[in-house]
Formats: sequence, C-alpha cells, structure tokens
Amino acid sequence: METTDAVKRLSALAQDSRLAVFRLLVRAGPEGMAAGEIARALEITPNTLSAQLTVLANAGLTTSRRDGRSIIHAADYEGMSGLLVYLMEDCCQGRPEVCAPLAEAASRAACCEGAQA
Amino acid sequence: METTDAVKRLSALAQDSRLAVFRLLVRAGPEGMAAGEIARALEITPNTLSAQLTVLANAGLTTSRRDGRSIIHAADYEGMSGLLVYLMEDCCQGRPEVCAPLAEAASRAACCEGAQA
DNA sequence: TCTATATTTCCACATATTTGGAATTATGGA
DNA sequence: TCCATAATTCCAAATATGTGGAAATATAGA
Repeated sequence: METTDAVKRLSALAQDSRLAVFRLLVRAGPEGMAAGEIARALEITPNTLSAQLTVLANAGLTTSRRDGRSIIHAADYEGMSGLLVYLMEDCCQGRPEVCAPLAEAASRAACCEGAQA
Repeated sequence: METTDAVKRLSALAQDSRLAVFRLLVRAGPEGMAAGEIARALEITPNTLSAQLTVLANAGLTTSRRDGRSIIHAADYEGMSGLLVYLMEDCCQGRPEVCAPLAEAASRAACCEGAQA
C-alpha cells in the first residue's frame, strides 16, 4: 500500500464518529448494516452519516450494496489489513527485539484460535 | 485503551509529514534520532517539525530525551501496540472467519522470526 | 561571560474538516 | 400514478489544522 492511501485510511479513522461507525461495522460482521440503522444506533443525522460513510468508503475501509430502499454498509477487512501491515512494515530493520511488542500485540488481538492461519 | 486516545493516535499519524516522521523513527530503532537530524532527513523546517513531534508525543507515539544540545526522539513501540490492539479488538465476535485476514496480516508483518513471542 | 548551535514557543494566515438544513434522487407499495 | 421511506447531494457556517517567520530558551565551548 502507498503512503497516500495509508494517510487516507488513518484520516478516515481519526475522528470520533467515523471511528465509531467503523467499529460498529466491524462488530456487525460481513452482513453489514443499513445506513439508517447505523444512524439510529449512533445518533447521527442521516446526511452527516452519509458524508462519513463516503469518507470511509473512499478510503477503502467499507463497502456498500443496495438492498431495496436501504444501502447496506460493511467493513472492508482487507482494507483494514492493508493498513495494519503498512503500519507494522518497518518495525524491525534487523532488530527483532524492537518489534516484539508489536508482534505480541498482534497475536493477542488474533483472539479466535481458528483464525491463526 | 480508550477511544479518545485511539482517535488522538490516529490523528497524529493521519498526516503526510507526521507519518513520515513516525516511520523514520520506527526505522531508526530504540536509539532514536535528534530533531535536527529528522528535519534534515525529511526537509521540514525545525519549528514545523517541533510542532509535529509535539503532536506525536502527546498522542503517546514517541518519547524524547535531551542529549547535550540535542533532543533525541524515538518511536514508542508500546503506544503503537496499544493502537493496533484497539483496532483489532472487535474483529471477531464469535466469527473466526472474519478476522482471518487481519490475523494473517499480523503474522505476515511479524517479519523477524525471533519476535514471534 | 560571549558566541554558536539546537530546539521550542508565539503568532497569524491559509487551508481543510465537520456539521446540519434544505432540496434531490431512488425504491417499494397502494 | 401518488405517497412514504431511505439515503444522498448541495451549500454554508463554525471549527480545527498545518505551516513558517521571528523571537525566545537551553546547552556547550572558548
């Protein structure tokens, strides 16, 4: 991933309500949630939410599809991975001891056993 | 980590030159770099860099110590870990398949074998 | 103490971001 | 076709952010 994209993704997440939206979608899983549902859950006005979802989508952190009158938004786990990899990328230039805390954090976060590819 | 801190850290990284500074420090390792050295490396004026380093430090992403006339700045790997854990936290609410890409990314990024705690 | 170097603080300007009201577009059902 | 619901677009105002010039502070050495 390019630096430009990383900054875009970080910026998208670097805001209270947008981070809340993203985390809600992460918790919602691959099925996602309708925009209106998200707006009600987080008490954000629909037009503001729409703008925020646009930012997240442009950054490559969410996807959307229409279902009837609703637009269903979902977290883009691949996009998220890309960012995490980018952030950890330079951590150990021949210095294993440096990235130990990061690697440890990553494995701790890999909460569900089955996921340990 | 609290959401407020996460937003602070994301905001700190969500800017071209600040991300460049942080990555340079990550690459520099625990010994860190003098402010002037960073400024020359990235062609940023010293006062601007100073402001940016303040943001990174306040976010808990860098530390600093004086050494003679220089101030040495270093990446705070623990602070970084905290953010990564926070971001991955909610990824698999009983859905192992969801966080698989994230876990995979994390282990791929744990580049140096010795670091696999 | 005086001078040079390293960094920070103060300040102001230019730019970007966040937000919501009002209007608009899209879909489904009667 | 007409209406209600769902979401978006347009626009403008308030706020926040990034930047660098000039001045101030801190340290080392002569």
